[in-house]
Amino acid sequence: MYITEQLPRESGRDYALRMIKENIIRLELEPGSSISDRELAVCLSLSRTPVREALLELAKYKVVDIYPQKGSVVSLIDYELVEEACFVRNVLETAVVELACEKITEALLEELESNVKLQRFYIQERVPDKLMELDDEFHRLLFKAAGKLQTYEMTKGMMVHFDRVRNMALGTVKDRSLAEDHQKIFEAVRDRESSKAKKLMEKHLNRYKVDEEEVRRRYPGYFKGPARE
Amino acid sequence: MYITEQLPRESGRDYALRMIKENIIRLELEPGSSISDRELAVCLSLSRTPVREALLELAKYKVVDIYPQKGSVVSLIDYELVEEACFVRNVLETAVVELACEKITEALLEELESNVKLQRFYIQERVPDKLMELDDEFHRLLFKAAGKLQTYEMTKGMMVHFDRVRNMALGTVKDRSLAEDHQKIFEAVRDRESSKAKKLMEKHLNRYKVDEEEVRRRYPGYFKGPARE
DNA sequence: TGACAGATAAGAGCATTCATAAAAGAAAGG
DNA sequence: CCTTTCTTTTATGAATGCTCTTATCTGTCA
Repeated sequence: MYITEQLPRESGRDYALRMIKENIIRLELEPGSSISDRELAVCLSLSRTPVREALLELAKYKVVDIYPQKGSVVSLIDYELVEEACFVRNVLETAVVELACEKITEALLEELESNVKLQRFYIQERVPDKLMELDDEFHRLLFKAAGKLQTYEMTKGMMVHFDRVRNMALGTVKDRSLAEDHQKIFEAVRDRESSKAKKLMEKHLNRYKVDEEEVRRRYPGYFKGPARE
Repeated sequence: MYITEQLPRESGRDYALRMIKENIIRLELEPGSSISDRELAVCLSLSRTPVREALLELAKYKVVDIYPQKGSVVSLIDYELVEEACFVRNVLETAVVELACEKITEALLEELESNVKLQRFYIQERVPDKLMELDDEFHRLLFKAAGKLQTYEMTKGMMVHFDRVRNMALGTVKDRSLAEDHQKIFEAVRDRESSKAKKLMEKHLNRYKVDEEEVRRRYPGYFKGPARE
């Protein structure tokens, strides 16, 4: 299990949540594998309480399944939930990018621009981890610009399903195209062209779609239920 | 504080969450008033642990503010968050009702219809509590029909902000118009007329809007920050 | 040999205790 | 009399221990 140290002002609960989530997304904790609060508490040098609270949180989003008196498992990938996360993201982000065109401030425009620049840098340097982080941050900045940060926070739980599959498809997603999209979206927002920004965002989000069949082939046993007809 | 008894198979945590949420929406726990897990634990005949977990959940949605080692308060009404809840609801529900037109099953159509009929009944009998419940259920059924139940669950936390203000404006909201909207939306979904359903939903959701200024006048001191210019 | 009942084990949920930090109040000094 | 500092109180957060539920295993009886 991949573990980094607890941040200075981070509570045990947040630390546990961050670690468990990250390991699930990175597939260090495999879909279908069982996890217990006791084990995790030892790994993270915490007591069961904060770990349990983190697991409960993840269970709310069906990222882990808790079977009372039997045990808990990292949920198998439910493609219905992956698509639901995708749906929420599409619907909300296209609305948000339009709003951002109206409401964004100069300060946030600058933050967006430097984010896009950094993405170009890390593409040259080939640091995919850093790129993913910047990608998330780009989208978060748009929510912030639209005055909808709470909405962004709310969706994060569901996005685990999406991020996990995205991680499984690494290599098929083209970082360069994503970054170019970001550049164009930034320009549209800067120029306050809301309908253009919306169209660009729709196109952009479609790029994240991964080929379900291919991922299923590569990771058999990680999926819940059969492929649909 | 308004307290009902713990349901048969309900965990202490869920019970605490349900009670605290209900009391916040009903304004039994006033915006700005301080609450401690200890007091609530006594009121609900529970220990601090499940109560604390419920408060943590509410804090995630900024419904309560926890100041470590200082105390917790029921959050003042932040109209930014009320409008954000409204925004999320509008954006998601219009998308969902369109999807529901494509995907709804016969069984769910029947559930929707009997829900609408019950609404008519309770309007005649004048039972506003029951009506609010049926209203929520109507919208939940649409999410279910669209295969987006997880999305509905996700938004519930944010909707507390919205429900609380809606409760403050009781009397200004016209139950009869809402129920008539539901009837029309049901018919559009049944007839698979997605664009009509979407328009009806937009109109319908606008009815929930309450006059901020009026509520501010009626409940001064419950609000965070000044009215915007 | 199969089925049912009782024992045993394991885990979730809750209660209680302990640690820590911040604020309020009391006491002392200027 | 006001200000500053130290103590006490009270809050959240974490840790540990206990209980109750449920699943599984084993033994006995038909």
